[in-house]
Amino acid sequence: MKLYNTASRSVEEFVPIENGKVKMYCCGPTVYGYQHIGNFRSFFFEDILKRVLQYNGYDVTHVMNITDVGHLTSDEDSGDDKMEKKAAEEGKTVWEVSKFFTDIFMKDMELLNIIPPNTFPKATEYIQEQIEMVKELEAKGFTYVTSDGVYYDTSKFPDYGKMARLDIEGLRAGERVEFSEEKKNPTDFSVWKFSPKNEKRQMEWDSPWGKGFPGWHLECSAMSKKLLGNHFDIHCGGVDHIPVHHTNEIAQSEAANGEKFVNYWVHGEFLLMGDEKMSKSKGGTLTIARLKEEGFEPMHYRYFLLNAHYRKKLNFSEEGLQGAKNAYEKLKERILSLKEKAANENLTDTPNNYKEKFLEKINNDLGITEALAVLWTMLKDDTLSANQRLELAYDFDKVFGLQLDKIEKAEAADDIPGEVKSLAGQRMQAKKDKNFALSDELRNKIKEMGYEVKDSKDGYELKRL
RNA sequence: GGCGUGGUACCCAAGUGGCUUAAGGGAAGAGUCUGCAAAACUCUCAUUCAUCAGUUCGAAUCUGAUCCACGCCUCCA
Repeated sequence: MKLYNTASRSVEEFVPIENGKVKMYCCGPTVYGYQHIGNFRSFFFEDILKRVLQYNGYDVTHVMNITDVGHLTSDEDSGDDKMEKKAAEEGKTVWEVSKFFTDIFMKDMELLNIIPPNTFPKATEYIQEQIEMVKELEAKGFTYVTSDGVYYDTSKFPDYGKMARLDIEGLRAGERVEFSEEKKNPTDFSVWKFSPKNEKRQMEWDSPWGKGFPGWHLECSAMSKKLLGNHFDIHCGGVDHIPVHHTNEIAQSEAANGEKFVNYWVHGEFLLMGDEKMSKSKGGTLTIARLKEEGFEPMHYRYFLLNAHYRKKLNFSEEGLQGAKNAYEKLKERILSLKEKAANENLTDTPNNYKEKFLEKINNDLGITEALAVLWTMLKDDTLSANQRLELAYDFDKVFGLQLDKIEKAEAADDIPGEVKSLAGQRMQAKKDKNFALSDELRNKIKEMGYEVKDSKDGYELKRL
């Protein structure tokens, strides 16, 4: 299969380090707030990547960190700690805040049918590993100490910014770049930060350099090393991580470990809202819970995401989501009717190449939109038996993750209130008596109670609205 | 200011030199069915790919210019 590698800025053939196995690390959430649907676009893309790897027969070890250490509101080592700030606002401990938002995150991941990573390491549970890495960097001469922390000297790392193709001179000339007096280079960053002298932090640890907390790029380097090794296959995240976060991870890991860090860097694009990036600072973020309030199920959002390639910006709109909802509901109907047909049908096997087409699409840098087109075309192909189509749909769904195999008749008869059922029965009788005025009246009554009556050849069907 | 990405139908979007006389979905319209609806099914829906030049036997796809939008350089998926 082929994947776009940010490091080479080109689509490359994927070759794992160890035959048949893939180790991948994905940057996870910071748990001082709700993850919005834009954040989930990234986790969704990583899920698709993992599913495609698995579909190709790879044994995937997937790690996603939980950033529960508060970072500062600025990358320039100033500002408030977001975690501590949130805790103060809520009158809770930072640990409570972290747990609260982690739990919600996990729940949303499940609702979106994202396969859980093998491990969800928390930054606070790997403090020792992070300290070890700073020690290693210090021993190798990559660090220096200032009044507020231990810093990484990026001028010591020859290839600094190579993946991101950073123009260091350009950064220096930039209008918006300011940097602290004590930093030797504008791109230097802290690997260990000292606790402020005059205040007690809720999260702080002893270290050889004094009480404090780890720098915010360090956890990924330290935890991936511990869980996946010095050198592994794939590292994912949002495109915003390219210039700073991932650039610094490479610098730390390769300097400390003395070997190549990651083979394939894969980044997902943003979800936009009103042509602008959806972000907390710009307001107007939406959560899975909020979508539910608006009548959209997590699967509707998942289907929505399936409509765009992961490296393209995707504009979120209610209209777009509604379109995805309609499409997904139709897809469900189609699966249901195939299930009925399949039950009483002779097993036949018509030769076809849909699976090959599907594989070709997903293996071409996760061509999920085209793969979805293959699904639709296949479902409409009458030369295939219902059984064949169902089988293929379930097979493709290993990648789509739309829970097609879980689709049942919308309403089991028991769930419908007796009164609604009785009204529906009366309507049927009225219809038989050709009393259409009464029949329509009853249908409206049922509708008011939240159900829709659909007539079929041999009766009727009730569906919740 | 520096760096980068993208502009394809009413909407979301594939496609990145000939197999495409531009996928798929949504919306819309027409028809079949129906007492009427709904659902389902069938059909229709871009001679055109922001604009203008150019390269080529051939361009949505390559080159240049222009216009527009967005992202990164600030924690951010």
